[in-house]
Amino acid sequence: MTELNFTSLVKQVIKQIPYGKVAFYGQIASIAGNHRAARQVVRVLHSSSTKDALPWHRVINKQGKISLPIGNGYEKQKHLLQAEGVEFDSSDRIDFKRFLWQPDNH
DNA sequence: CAACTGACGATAG
DNA sequence: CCTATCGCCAGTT
Repeated sequence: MTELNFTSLVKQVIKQIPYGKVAFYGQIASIAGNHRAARQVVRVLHSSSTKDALPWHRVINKQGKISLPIGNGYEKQKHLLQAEGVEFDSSDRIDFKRFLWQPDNH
């Protein structure tokens, strides 16, 4: 373990997302050290979301929307978030002012 | 080793 | 609001 490659770091970051909060790909990548590595975050979720028990449903894109295609996880993720108290507006977007995870801002 | 692939992001039109 | 395009980087093929 210990901090190693960027990928492992991303996993650690995702595990830190608190209940009822969400984070977007670029944010996670930035915290992990590479603000341009949003795509690696995608890969990490694909390869370790289930085996490492990551709260993958708390990861969305910067538009405050779920990136999964409808019919292939979209509704499932939405449901999981709503179960944590996260609300969606009429456009199915999450209000970052209320639900974005802000680690360096209480 | 080269090419391909992504649950992305920003910019331009 | 929408599509198109480029950039970025690691894991796969």
